[in-house]
Amino acid sequence: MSTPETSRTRAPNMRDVAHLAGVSYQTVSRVINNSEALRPETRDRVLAAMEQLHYRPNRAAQALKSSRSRTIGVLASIRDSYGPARAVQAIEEAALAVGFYVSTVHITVTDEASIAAAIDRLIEQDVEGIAVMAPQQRVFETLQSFDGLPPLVTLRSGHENDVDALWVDQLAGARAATAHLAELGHEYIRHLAGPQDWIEADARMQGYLLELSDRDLPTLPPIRGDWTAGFGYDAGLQLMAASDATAYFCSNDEMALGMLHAAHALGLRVPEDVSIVGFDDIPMAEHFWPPLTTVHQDFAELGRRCVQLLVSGRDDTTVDVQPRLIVRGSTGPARRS
Amino acid sequence: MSTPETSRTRAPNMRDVAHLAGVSYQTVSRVINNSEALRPETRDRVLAAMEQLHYRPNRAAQALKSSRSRTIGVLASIRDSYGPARAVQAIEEAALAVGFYVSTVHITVTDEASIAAAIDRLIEQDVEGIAVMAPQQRVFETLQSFDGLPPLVTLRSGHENDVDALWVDQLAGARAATAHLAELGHEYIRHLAGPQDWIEADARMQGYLLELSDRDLPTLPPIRGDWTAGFGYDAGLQLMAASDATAYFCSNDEMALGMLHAAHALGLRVPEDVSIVGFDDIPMAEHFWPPLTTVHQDFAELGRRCVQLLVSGRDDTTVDVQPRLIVRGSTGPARRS
DNA sequence: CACTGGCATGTGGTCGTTCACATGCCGCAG
DNA sequence: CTGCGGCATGTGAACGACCACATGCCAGTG
Repeated sequence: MSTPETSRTRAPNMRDVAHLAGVSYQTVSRVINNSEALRPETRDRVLAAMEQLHYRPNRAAQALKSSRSRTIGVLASIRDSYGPARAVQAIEEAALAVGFYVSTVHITVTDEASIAAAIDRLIEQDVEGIAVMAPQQRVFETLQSFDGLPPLVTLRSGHENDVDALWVDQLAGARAATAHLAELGHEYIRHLAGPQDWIEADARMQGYLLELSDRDLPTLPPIRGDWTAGFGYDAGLQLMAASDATAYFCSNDEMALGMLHAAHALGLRVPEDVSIVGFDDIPMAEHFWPPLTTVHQDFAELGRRCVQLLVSGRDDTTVDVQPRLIVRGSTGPARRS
Repeated sequence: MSTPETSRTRAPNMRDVAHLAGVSYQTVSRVINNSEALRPETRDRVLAAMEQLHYRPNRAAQALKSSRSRTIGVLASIRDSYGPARAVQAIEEAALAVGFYVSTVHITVTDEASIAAAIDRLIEQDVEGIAVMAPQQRVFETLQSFDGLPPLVTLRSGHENDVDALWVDQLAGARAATAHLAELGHEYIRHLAGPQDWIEADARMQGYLLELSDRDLPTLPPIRGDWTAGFGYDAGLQLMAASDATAYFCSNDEMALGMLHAAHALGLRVPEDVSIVGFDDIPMAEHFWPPLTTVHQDFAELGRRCVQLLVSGRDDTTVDVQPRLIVRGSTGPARRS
């Protein structure tokens, strides 16, 4: 053992492989990046050596030299329910297909400092793109104040053009839901909205308001919820006991579940006495009791598109993940009063 | 401009900072790693320079030199429902606190090749630890065949000692659930289990079987489900129409929801005609109709412990995330026959 | 038979950081 | 006034891969 480096902990590098294969490390590099100027015989010898040593290229070194991290960052909200979580999975899956890694950061609280810290965290990792799955207004405001940001994609519903946006037409979805209730003869339709700062919540609320005003139906002030079933339940208990509304459009399925619960607890029949619509179409919605009428969103497709947009630059059809209304048992004709 | 490198794209490095601060790059390094042998005045000058240039240490270079990636890998199942997704969030959150990044890989299909590919993907990134949130038997078998693996943590329910395991006593949880039904007077209790390969599914099934045999109650063959509400529904329709069971213990809340749906569809009253218990206590379970009796697991706590175990080595209290039974409206006394 | 060109392969420098060690400066004691 | 110890700071090499270029070899041509 004249060469001292027989330490058993060190991972093999290109030189080790080269040595074993009897070539120079540059040749090994060529094999890795399959450059064509290589005798097949040489390539095979190198491949064999790599195999034998369990060689793996060192990512840090590659990243350093090429200044490409091959990593996509995901900025998510901690409170995310099924939908966004599914989208994150899809992003990871799609990233795999194009050879990217995924690093996720969750925002716990939504003060500006935490948001900035989260973004910092992603930038530190030299991510080559960020998918923003935390569509709170404040996140976007905070993003503005960064320079040297990598490309961004986001699931948007607004019209802002500063970042690439995958537009899901939340507004249209909300209108469809509201229209459905109106066409069933409901006159007093109430909206349980999402939290203040959320872009989707606003879009859905706008859709509700627009549809009502187009139809000259009375507008009842929307309630600001927090996305949770618990809130839907509490709100439902109060609203249903007091109000004259016969239909409720909830900004997500969780809150709709809470309202269903409230209706049952109050002895109201759904949909005979009260109709309820949700938004998202989480897989469980079909099995609520009664099965929930809701607006379907294809989160997995969204995740896939996100990655596509990030790695291949702008795709021209920058729109078009259309939500669609799924009618199930939780809605029915208005009770004649 | 005698020095040619005024290209506006290059990110500033330690030398740029050093130059601006009038020190050597080593001093900058010391500031970054806050070594103590530094005159406060010098440190301030360096910090000011870093600030001015918007300097960020290059992670790839740090990782290369120190051979530490400061990254934790998460191996997750694509089909994961609420629970594990929540745990992944908690892992990320806890990792943040100790200065680690998180890279997530999802297993789409469970053939050995995909699993191996997923593990490879994590190893390529030089993760310093892997949290296995895909507790399928085959995942662990596949893991065996790797050498040079970083430390692993997993949410386990078995007794294997080859990897650090956070033990959630699924078996005890399942026994508690079954015991609860037995004590309500149910004699024929059926179990809707999780898929074949899942460790948790087995543990819960074992708990069910053990409890029944301890009580000398008749054992009906468990049904193997797939965790989905849809399966619970289909199974429920068949079982409830035909069988003489008066109580069902489902291996997760989604399947329990499906069974509730089936009961309603068949015109059975819950819990008067049939009792149903779930497992996991997802936040929505409280608002199912009727609210679901289930076994609570603290996924967030689990995620936190995972990280703790990974970064600080074995923690001695290697056990002790006890699930606990939450009794709600979906269970009641057995119907007198 | 020497020359050219193309192909296969090797050499040196570089990315941005950290580590081990070398150097310079200061004060204090002999 | 000299010398030594300790502290603050600087220098060189290395981590592992990639790029640009240099080199060697062989066949084909005048």
